[in-house]
Amino acid sequence: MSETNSTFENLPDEKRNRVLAEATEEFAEHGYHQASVNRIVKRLGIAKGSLFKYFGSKEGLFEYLFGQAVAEFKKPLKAIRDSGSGDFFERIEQSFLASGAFIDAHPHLYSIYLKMLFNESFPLRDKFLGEIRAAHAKYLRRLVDDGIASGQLRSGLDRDMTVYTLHSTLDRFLQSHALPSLDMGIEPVGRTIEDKARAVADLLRHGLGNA
Amino acid sequence: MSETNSTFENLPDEKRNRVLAEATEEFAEHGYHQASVNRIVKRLGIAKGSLFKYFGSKEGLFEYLFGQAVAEFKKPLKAIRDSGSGDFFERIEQSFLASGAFIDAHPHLYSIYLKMLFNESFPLRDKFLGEIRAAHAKYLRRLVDDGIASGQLRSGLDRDMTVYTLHSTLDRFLQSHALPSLDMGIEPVGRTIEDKARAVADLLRHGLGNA
Amino acid sequence: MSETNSTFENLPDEKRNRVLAEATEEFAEHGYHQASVNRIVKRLGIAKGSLFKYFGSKEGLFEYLFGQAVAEFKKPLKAIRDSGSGDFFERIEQSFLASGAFIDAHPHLYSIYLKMLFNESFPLRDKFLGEIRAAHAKYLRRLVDDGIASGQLRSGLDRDMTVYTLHSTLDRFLQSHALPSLDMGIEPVGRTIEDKARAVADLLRHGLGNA
Amino acid sequence: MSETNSTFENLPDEKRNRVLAEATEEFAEHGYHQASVNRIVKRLGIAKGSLFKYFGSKEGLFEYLFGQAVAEFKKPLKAIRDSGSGDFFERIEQSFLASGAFIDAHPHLYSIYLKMLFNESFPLRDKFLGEIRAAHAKYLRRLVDDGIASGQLRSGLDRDMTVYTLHSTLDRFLQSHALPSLDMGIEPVGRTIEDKARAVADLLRHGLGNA
DNA sequence: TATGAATGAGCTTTCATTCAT
DNA sequence: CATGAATGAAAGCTCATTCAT
Repeated sequence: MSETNSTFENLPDEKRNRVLAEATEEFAEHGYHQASVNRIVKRLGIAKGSLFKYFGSKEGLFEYLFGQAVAEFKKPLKAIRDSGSGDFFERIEQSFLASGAFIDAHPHLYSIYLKMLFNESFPLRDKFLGEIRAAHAKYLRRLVDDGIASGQLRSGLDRDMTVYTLHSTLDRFLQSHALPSLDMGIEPVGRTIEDKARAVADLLRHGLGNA
Repeated sequence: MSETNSTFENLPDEKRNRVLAEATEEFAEHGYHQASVNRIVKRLGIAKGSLFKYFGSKEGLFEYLFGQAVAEFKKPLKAIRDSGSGDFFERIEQSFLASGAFIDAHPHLYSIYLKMLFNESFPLRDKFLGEIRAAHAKYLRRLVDDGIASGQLRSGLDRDMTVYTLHSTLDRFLQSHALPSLDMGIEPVGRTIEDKARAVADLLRHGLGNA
Repeated sequence: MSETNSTFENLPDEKRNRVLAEATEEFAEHGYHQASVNRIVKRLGIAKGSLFKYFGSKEGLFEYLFGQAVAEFKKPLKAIRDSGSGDFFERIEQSFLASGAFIDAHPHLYSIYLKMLFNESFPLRDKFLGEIRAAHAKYLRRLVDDGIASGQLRSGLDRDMTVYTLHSTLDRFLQSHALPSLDMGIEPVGRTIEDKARAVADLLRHGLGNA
Repeated sequence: MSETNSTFENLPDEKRNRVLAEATEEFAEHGYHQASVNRIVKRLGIAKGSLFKYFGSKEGLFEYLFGQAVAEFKKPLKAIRDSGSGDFFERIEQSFLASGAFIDAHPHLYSIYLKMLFNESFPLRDKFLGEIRAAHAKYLRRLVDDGIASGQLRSGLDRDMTVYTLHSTLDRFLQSHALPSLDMGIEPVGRTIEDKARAVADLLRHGLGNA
């Protein structure tokens, strides 16, 4: 099913990783269209033709690279899903921390993801975003179901709206974790990711209202 | 500070507005780099040289155009700030609805804003986003102060974190309002903006927890 | 109907002609695919972008250029069709001489035509060749009709086969006129085009047989 | 003179033939420059380096391949030359049919020959075409000599011009046999090769004129 | 001997910008 | 002022050829 590119996949691990790393950085810095294959090969010190041998086209390179990334994106979720904690809000907090750790480990991938979110011209955008969203939805839905069943969530909550609310809230907190400079004037200074995770969990648990 | 361009500003209103409107649409559709000056002048039916006379460069055009837009962005906030309602969460809900209405009225501006958020290569990005954030921060800070003073917000809330939480939450709900297709698998179908506004306000008021 | 390229058509005559002449020579020397836009602009001393402004693409340039040429191709035919001579074979001889003169006047165009004949990958090949063939067929058909009506052609001749025979014979003699070096060992040395025209007319009139 | 390549010549017959057959097809489809060594080795399933080991270069491959072909081209002539018929025009008709049969048996070789005729950039074009022409000239010259000696050809015919006429006429009829689609509007539909052979022989015997 | 990864000059095309008219 | 022809660097991509394994 996968049109694996044997030339590239037969490369020594080290080189293969360098190629993907440099290309990922280029896409992260410039987005898809503004990324330059010329710059990538210059960074790598390889011939232009080689990259096209490996991936066929700039688009092929991006698809390969981000396709691998999507699989990575899903991993943090699984880790939490299988964790034992029974408390709904604790699991949310753990999810948030795990995602934050993933972003810190793969900042370029997350940067590409964010550019893709609002830039419609990325190749295979719908497919990739759809996959990621579907994984998140499935994961959160299970959490919500558990939370409702165990009575930890308020009665009367609409299941769909709750999944949506959870996703939106977590997602935006992660955005600001990845690009703190964005929150000029808003991002509270000197807070660790743990502070933020607690704030999110707190908001979701109690809201901001007084009783 | 701004090198006001007398040539452009002396144009008839109608033409001036058409120029800005078409350029805005082009930037909204394609982002900054992928936007094409060629296409803009073709849409407008004017000479390419004219656009460069008016704005000096592509970057100059964007700065002028988005500079105007930033002023627009701030308007919905003011409308609410001066509204009479005394209930904190009601004012939040109103803010959300007002912002939603603004987005519906100026979809191209909001689209540029979203692209700019995660694309570091927009010219004057830091300045523009900073201005917008500062306005939001100032506005939300006053709301929070009022809410704390009137005892409508939980005691013990950290002021900075609360502003941050409010902003993040509202912001992400507005993102999904502007690009609903993004929420594949997550966005609940058939909900109106009013439903979402209520969901946001509700989340912020009570949280999701049971007591 | 014609997508006339105003930029190019507004150029000074001299420049327009030089552009077409150099491009024609390039296509004549190298065929379509092997022709190089780089070489053309270098020969012309103009910027690469200019040629693309004028014609949109390499293919656009070729279509424009050869489209003009096809109109030229048809002219020699008309001159003869309207000539007064009543003798069928004399008119054939005149046709041959007129076509030969055209080839001598536009050797590059004829060279392109010949390359196109046997190289299926020229753009718009079918359209162009179809036009030329149709013009020839119409012209020869009228000659044959006249020749049959006036009794100058053998009775019992099949009209279609006769048109085909005439066309093939004239065509091949013209090929060898354009590329005499091809006829190594066959092309008789020291013969003028008039000699050949007479030979063709003679063959068609009497054949080679003895009574 | 020829740097016979022992590596290739020592290959098993089957493989050698496949290599030549696929390469011939590629050159026939695309001409010399547009033919792709990449495609050839992909079709063959062999390594690219092997082809270069065998033939040194793309040009070397073509020379080897078409050099073999030239020998083939000459065969049909010999078959007729040694045939017994005494009638000149009958022998011409037989020659035409034999050549037609050869073309049908080796369409790719003839296709290369036709592309080469008008495309000056084929390697060794002059040598190859010269050889073929010389063989034809020699063959036709003998036919013409016999025809004159036996009184079957009109007295007063110029020997050189007659050879030239014969060659041109036969050649063009064969061209249209190989690429009938070229004769749009001219090629008579529904005629067999035998019809055409008769038409050629007829033209040459009697001409088209009335007495 | 066979392999196929690596090469890099060359290709067509785009585009913001300039400037003579 | 408005015009739009001219510019040329840079883009994505191809391909015959080489050479270490």
